[in-house]
Amino acid sequence: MNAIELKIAAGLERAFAENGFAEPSVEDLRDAAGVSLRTLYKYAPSRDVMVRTALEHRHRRYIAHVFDDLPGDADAAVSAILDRVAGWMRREATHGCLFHAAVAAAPHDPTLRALLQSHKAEVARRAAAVTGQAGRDVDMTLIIEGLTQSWPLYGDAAVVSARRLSLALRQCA
Amino acid sequence: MNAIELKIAAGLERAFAENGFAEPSVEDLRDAAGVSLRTLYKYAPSRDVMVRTALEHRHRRYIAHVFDDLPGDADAAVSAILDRVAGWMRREATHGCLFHAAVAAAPHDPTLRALLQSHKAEVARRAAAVTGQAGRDVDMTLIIEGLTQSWPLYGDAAVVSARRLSLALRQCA
DNA sequence: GACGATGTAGAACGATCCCTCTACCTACGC
DNA sequence: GCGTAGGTAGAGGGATCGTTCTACATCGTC
Repeated sequence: MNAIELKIAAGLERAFAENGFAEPSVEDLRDAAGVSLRTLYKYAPSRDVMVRTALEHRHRRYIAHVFDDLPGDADAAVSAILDRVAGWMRREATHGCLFHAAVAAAPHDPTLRALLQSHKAEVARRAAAVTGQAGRDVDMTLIIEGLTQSWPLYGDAAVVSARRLSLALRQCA
Repeated sequence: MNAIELKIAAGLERAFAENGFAEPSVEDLRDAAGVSLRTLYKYAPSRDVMVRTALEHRHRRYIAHVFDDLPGDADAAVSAILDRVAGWMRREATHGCLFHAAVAAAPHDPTLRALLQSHKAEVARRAAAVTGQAGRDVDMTLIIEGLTQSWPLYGDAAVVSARRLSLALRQCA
């Protein structure tokens, strides 16, 4: 992926994150990408591809933001993950999870569903690897999803709650 | 609300739940509502109003489905709530929460945000009243939200996880 | 200094969208 | 028997959409 592809992907991601998947026209996306319409269509030959391009870029950035360079201790790592998810919401995803938004906008698109599925699966896999509790990856996923969805409404109180939940789970289950 | 208003609201809700908020045209919505275009516009004078009509109807049905006639015992009530949320997902919301989908489709619409907020607030208020734990309404909300978001991917394993989380919370916090 | 590759700017097309409007039908109270 | 309220069916306008295409600028390379 060269410089212009990266610039397009980042611009598309930002446009969809800010305005949702229904509203932005291709001309809006062109402005956000900072290239001409011809170049935009060269790298993303249809609006559907633009959506996928944005989501793939989003996935890479999210994974890196949440899981790179975690502390070795399991408890500290879980705590750090929750903090980083909250930080991500605060700075990047004030409108909620971009993958769920994309699928919600086009519920019958199998490609988008597959993208959502593989994104969430990788988050779950990495989170389970950190906690070290095999077979309990759903628990951690549920907490992360709950935090992601609750944060826009409750802010940092949702982080406190997520931390309390993960603590109770490790102590009692 | 007379019979025809109810018919329109139910049809709109079904159309948006099945196809998302971006895809269905007003003609699709007319077909789903089972009335003429003129009558549809009489009761919902714009497409935005059709969205709000659907969400208000959804809210009433969801609240009734999850919270009506709960058992008196707190533990049994929490368990029943989680079962009913899962049942709702299974039968009605296989594409996820309709309110989040609506806001995701139009992130800058303040009316939709207010509808989402008041819907989630009433769910949280009623759930907190059932658990009897004042000041802990965020915990129960986070579990319900996590279950709602995880169900489309994990199915009943998400219910098991939500139940384990609520149990751990009551025993250890 | 010509040239091909790769970019920009934006006009144009056909389709579709939301919404309005006309024309007609049916049920019912007086 | 007739007027009125409230319904259906569907054509049409004006705007916007996604996509394609033409015309021109820029830059590194031979």
